[in-house]
Amino acid sequence: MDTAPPSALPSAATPGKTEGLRDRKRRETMQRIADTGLRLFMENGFEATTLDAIAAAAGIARRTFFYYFKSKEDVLLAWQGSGFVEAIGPALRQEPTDQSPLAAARHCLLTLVARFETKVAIAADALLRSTETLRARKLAKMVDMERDLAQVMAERWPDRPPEDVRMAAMLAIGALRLAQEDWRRDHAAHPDTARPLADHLNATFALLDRQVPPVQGEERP
Amino acid sequence: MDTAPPSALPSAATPGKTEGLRDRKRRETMQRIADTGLRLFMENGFEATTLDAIAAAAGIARRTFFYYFKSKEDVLLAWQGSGFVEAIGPALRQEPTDQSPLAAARHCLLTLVARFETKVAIAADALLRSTETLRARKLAKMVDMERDLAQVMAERWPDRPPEDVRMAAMLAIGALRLAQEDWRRDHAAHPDTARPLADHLNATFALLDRQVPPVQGEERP
DNA sequence: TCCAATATCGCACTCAGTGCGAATTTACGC
DNA sequence: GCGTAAATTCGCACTGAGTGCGATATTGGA
Repeated sequence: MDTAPPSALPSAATPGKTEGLRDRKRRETMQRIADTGLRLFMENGFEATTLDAIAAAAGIARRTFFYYFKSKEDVLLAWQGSGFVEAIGPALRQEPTDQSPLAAARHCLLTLVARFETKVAIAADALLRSTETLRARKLAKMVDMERDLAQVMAERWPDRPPEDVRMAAMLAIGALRLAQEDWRRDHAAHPDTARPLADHLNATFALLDRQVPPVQGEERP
Repeated sequence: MDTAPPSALPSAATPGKTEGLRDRKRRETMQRIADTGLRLFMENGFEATTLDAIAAAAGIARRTFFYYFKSKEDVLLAWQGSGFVEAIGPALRQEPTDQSPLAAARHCLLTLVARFETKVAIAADALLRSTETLRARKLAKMVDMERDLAQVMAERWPDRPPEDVRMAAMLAIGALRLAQEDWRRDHAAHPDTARPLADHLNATFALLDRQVPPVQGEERP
């Protein structure tokens, strides 16, 4: 039914090897659980959907569910932007280093955001707001993204002091979060004429620039 | 045993009235639960401490616990900086408005941080890092602070565009979060010679200024 | 003093998540 | 092919958090 695949299987990935039957089945099962879970969540809500319902609908035993996911929440979390979290590191590695880390982050976030603004991601995001702990865990994921971002930045801009790149990562993810809030509000107020997330992200970064204009060889894209 | 009181009772506060016996007992009971909970958490860890243990040690029935707290997590969350979250709004209202919102936030955070760097707050904070959901919910609380901050800023600097003050609030709380990370790392590495949180907060704001120098009538304190 | 609101409590229940271990399936070297 | 080790699936029983319901006690105020 759905397109974008969740990630992160229990055991470590085997990079070079060709994927055997075992791995394929595992991936398929995990995907099936994730699909089923999201579908049931959308139909009945997150809390009203029991683990047993997911397991039954996915054709596995209750106990097997926990072999693939640590918790019910993790099923939904796996749809967090449908791979956005995992894509951001690699995306930043593609960026040229003749721009500032913040400008690079801005550019690659704009690209990613456009790629991941799908129906499924939007539905999952709405569900992510239905519970206190889910809202909280989404924030935790953004902090994870911030850490990854800072990590990659530190690798690619080794000349810049680490505190600077960490600050840049914080600014970038903070801007992303504010932009997402605006975007959601926009959609709630004008469901038809709402602008894409990328627009809001641009506006938020522009705001950041204004409040805090670029320095030292930073350019605006 | 402890000093700082958790807050937020079930029913709304009665501002002008003198506090009757009923209210006092309620506050006492809630405080006793919070104290007992924190003590047991510190002794045995968060997950190893059951609700029944807290209820028994606090001298109440298991069912009564849920009359005061929504969940076990909330007992610990109530110690979040021991009132820091609630103090930030009022503190910002005291700040003069001839400085920029960000500068004001910086100043009042510096003050608060010094006031709330207590043994209890530190212990509670360590416990808040022992579980994924607790970590996440702490972040959620910081976002709540960000919202409150933006709210008060909007009231007190009505001339500034709301997006600007929200961005300023994001920057301030983001800086607070990074500073707290540094401070914790500092304590982990040099338990004896570690610098106070206020120092790290100063450093982080300085970094923010550098990455993003102040504009438009902003001054450094 | 009586009434209504608040507070305390017990009971039974649902559901998430875990520990243990058995049964099954797959990968892989021989 | 064959056998072994590892990975996967599953059932069962258990703990513990949180809820719904309703009964009882306590308190504030008319």
